[in-house]
Amino acid sequence: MSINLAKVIKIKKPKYFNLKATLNCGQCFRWKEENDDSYSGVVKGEFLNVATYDDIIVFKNTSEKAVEELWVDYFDLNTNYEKIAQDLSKISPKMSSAIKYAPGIRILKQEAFEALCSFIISQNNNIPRITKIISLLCEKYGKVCKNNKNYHQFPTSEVIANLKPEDLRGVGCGFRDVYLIDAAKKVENKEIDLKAIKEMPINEARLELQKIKGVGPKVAECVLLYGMHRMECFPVDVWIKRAMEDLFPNEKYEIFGKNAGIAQQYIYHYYRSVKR
DNA sequence: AACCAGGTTATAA
DNA sequence: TTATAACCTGGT
Repeated sequence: MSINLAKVIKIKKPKYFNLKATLNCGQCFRWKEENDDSYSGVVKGEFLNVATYDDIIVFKNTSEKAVEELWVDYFDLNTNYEKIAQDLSKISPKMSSAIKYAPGIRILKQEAFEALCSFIISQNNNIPRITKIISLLCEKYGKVCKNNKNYHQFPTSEVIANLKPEDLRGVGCGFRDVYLIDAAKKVENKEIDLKAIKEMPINEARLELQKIKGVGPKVAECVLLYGMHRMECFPVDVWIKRAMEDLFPNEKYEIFGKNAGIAQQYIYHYYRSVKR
């Protein structure tokens, strides 16, 4: 028998934060839902188990320092999503009702390289398989976490850059193997500078990411939004395309302004839950 | 057994 | 410049 002596850290939960919706909305693929409705995951080599209750967030198996310096930022807890939702509501009544379907979603601040690989894998693929591929990739090529040896970090670009397509056979990523290796190689040889792209004018950043094989407009947009927190980005997949044609005909995503990225999430969930 | 899945690439008009 | 097939793989 074991007693869980792990330190528990509690902070106040801000309004407009729904952990489950945030982690299941398709922006990330690596958080595991536990039996007690908590979630386990790894960011920047740090393991975390997290859960939310009425008005608190409970962090387990991590440190005070990590909560302050990593997790609050990762979950974007210092941003006022209530304000963002209000501003978006003013744009149109349809957006106002869309927000009601998933008001607690936040855009995570994921690691850029992980987001890049994840969304390369996501192309022409379904979520269960994307999840499985990424999980295998981490187990096979990622180091374990310092604070939990049962969980692996996402592999570094250095490790992936030195793989051969055959090495990725067992991971199940299919034709995307050469894309992953190309992405890692370009990061390693400085052809692609993810930190610089994060700060570039948006159209320049888009083109820069698309120099990587297997990165087109949709994947680039996802990397910018989910891996670089460029909130003005608006990934258009088949569902968003249909939703925009249906709900906002003759409009462009630019009407949603500097927070188009979160608007995209609201629209996606609204459309999929109402129109199935 | 064919078809599909939160796209992109290579080829051809 | 725009259009269309092919793409690994696992599930239905």
